[in-house]
Amino acid sequence: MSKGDDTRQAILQTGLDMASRIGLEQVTIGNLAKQSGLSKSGLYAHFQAKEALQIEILQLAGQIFAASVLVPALRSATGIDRIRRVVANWRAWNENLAGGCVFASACNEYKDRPGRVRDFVVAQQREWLASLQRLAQSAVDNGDFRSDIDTAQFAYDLYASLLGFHLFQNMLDLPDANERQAHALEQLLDNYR
Amino acid sequence: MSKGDDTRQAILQTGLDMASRIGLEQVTIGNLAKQSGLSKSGLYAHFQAKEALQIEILQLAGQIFAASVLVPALRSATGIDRIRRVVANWRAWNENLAGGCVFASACNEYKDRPGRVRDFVVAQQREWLASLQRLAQSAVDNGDFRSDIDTAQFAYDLYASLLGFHLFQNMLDLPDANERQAHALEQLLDNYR
DNA sequence: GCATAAATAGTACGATCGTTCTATTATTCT
DNA sequence: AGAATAATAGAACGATCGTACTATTTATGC
Repeated sequence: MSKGDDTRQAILQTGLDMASRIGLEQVTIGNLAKQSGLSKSGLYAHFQAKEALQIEILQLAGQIFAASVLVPALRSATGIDRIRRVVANWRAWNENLAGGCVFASACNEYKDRPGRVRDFVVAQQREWLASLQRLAQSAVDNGDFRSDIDTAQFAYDLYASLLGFHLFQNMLDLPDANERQAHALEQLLDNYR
Repeated sequence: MSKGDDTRQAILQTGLDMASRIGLEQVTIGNLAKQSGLSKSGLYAHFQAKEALQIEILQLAGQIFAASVLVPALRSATGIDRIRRVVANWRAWNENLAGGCVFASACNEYKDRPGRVRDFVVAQQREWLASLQRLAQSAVDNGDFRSDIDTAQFAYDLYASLLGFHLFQNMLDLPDANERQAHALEQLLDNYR
């Protein structure tokens, strides 16, 4: 009951690493098995289909993301400061994964590929947008933001800013990605104050 | 000298369509041949490698993008109005391609896949960022923007906003993507005035 | 209209894909 | 320790990948 679960978890962790680098769809059973030191069939037995493997990788990513980005910020700060912490953790999440945010990649990969994986990605992203809206609302309640702001617009603005960071950092290797995003964030916060 | 070129161009156009929907890496020789009504080898003879095909698809996309997004705006307006037109054309470009911006997909696909294709994508994106900076400088020269603005920051902000649009529109199917981006744009323009 | 050249089809290659099946090891429980 | 069970390996499947080679068809230039 123990050994198998350990292996399974190790597979998912390795798979997440690969997915962040080469994309979820490119995490092939053979590749992942070799990387995990297992045979194809040995690995495959843990999941009954590639789809299940992909979704479990995304679930693991979601757990790590929530635990490392959102939860610490919710515990340690409120209002605008909480938002700043979320963003700092968000950027760190992006830099800790070898190949950048796995969700950003997954969004592009499954844009037009219907199925359970796409549905899962969309649901995750919608949830995250809702979390961003709650952050804005919390800043309103805290008195940091004006009370007449559009929290959905805030979620859009903030998410977009991080997508820009992802592009600058992971694709274009621009050394000023952090500064650019920091500037954008402060301007954004000012706009809602 | 004529028939072959026509076929070649038709292949590239079909390939661009497919790339926008399923990603450039998923435009397979077999798929593209079937979609184009050719045999695998018949299609393959036009290019000597898949890499060449991919780059030519990106080149075609770049030509269409420049001709439909940038050039008309440069001809018909100046300053802030020119920027507004670029953005409108940019959004239209995204909506006219069946599966959304092919460059956004390519960026995520080739993030960590070294080679000629990646180099080409990076160069294209750098060029586009430079164009955005020139737009900002032109708005400064026009008196629409303050003279002390950071044009590179403007390029970041504007590009990020469009990435948000791409996410909302093509992945999440959110009906307010256009409004969100329009709001973000006006706020962005205000910030630089 | 015919020779020449260009364009396309056909076939085959080794590799890898996801998946299934049956064997063979390791681990766990009593 | 031995029986029961879980975990892994091995081999094979049809399909498809990119690529190479040789035929055959189609268009072009005189």
